[in-house]
Amino acid sequence: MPRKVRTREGGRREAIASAAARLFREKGFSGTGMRDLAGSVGIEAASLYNHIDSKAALLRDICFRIADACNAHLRELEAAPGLDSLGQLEAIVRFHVRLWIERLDEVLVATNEFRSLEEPWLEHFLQERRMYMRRIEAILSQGIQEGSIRPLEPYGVVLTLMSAVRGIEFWHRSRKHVSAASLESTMVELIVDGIRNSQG
Amino acid sequence: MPRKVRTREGGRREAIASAAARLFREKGFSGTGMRDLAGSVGIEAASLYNHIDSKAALLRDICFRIADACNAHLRELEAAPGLDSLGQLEAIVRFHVRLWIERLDEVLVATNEFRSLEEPWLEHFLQERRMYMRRIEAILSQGIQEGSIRPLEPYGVVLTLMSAVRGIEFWHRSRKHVSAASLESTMVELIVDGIRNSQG
DNA sequence: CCTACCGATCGGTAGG
DNA sequence: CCTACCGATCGGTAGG
Repeated sequence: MPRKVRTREGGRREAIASAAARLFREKGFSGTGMRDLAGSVGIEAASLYNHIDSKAALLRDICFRIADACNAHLRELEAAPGLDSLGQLEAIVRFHVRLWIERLDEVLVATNEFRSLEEPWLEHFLQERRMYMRRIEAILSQGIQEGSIRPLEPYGVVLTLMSAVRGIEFWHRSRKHVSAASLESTMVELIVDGIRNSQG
Repeated sequence: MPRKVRTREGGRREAIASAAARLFREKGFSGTGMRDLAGSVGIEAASLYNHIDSKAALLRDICFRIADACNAHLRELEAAPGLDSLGQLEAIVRFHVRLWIERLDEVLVATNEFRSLEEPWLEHFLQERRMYMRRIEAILSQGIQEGSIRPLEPYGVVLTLMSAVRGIEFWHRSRKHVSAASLESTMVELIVDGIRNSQG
């Protein structure tokens, strides 16, 4: 029942959340005022609090929505049959490329502004990120053991994999020359061929 | 003459600049208060202004010191004889890796907080960065033409090259497992082998 | 959803 | 290098 009644309010809440993601990305969390945010959805600052709990809650929602999306994708992948380590890593890189292309605002806030999270949320977020990186490192180590992946130091490779896609931030401003599909295939080829063992 | 007399003051100024880099990195430019900064060098906020012009000037100095270092390195490289395109790109990647390892605070501030620069400095900074990327893209294009570099879309490759090293940010917190030398060689091998044309 | 307003904190200045 | 202080802005609340 409540679904129909609150349709309008739900729309407003989403508008606030997505304006917050854009502003937090552009000006940072502490550089964004509630009056900026209110203005960008056409109401007064005080009126925001009919839809949201606090500025901190907006940041929390963005960070954990992204963390959840990454974890869900990795869980699916680990359960999927018929993919070897290299195939799994390619899928992870491709997922990240698409996340950065399609949801830049949220991803950048989760990447750059998470430090403004309050405890215990900050610790929780950092722990999830550590675990995520360890799971990818484990896939790498297995691929190295099996011989499908070059015998490089796995931690350094994970760091490189996960940060390489951050260049997409620049692409968003100057999307003149290159299509999303071209960018995706360039990055995936470059990274995946970098880790593939061509000796094998 | 003034060199000797102002030795102490010069030391204080440097202490403020380096504390500012660390705080701007940790808490962001707008998240850092002048009272935080003053406290971290052991004086009152008002006393800072005997040594610096403004908060904005501290940010400006950090951003352009890093931009200047990158431009100077690239200028040397372009003038150096006997390096082919692939060798030049390896040198660029290695330079970036070392910059991120040795001067993390400043590099991260220049990378993440430059948006808080005021005009005309912001525009100036963005222009320098655009030009820097174009010069690297030109080296890549030439390498592709010569056959030493894989025929990938050059703009996407530049984005990937320049962002891949950002993983070093994580390494700084957990420098337990891996040495700086190992990290450097992992990243350089991964990236350089990713762009090398193994067909040739 | 608004007006009116809270105490806290901001970057920076005056004056010594 | 300090105390004292400026006007502006911060996130958020009261009350309707």
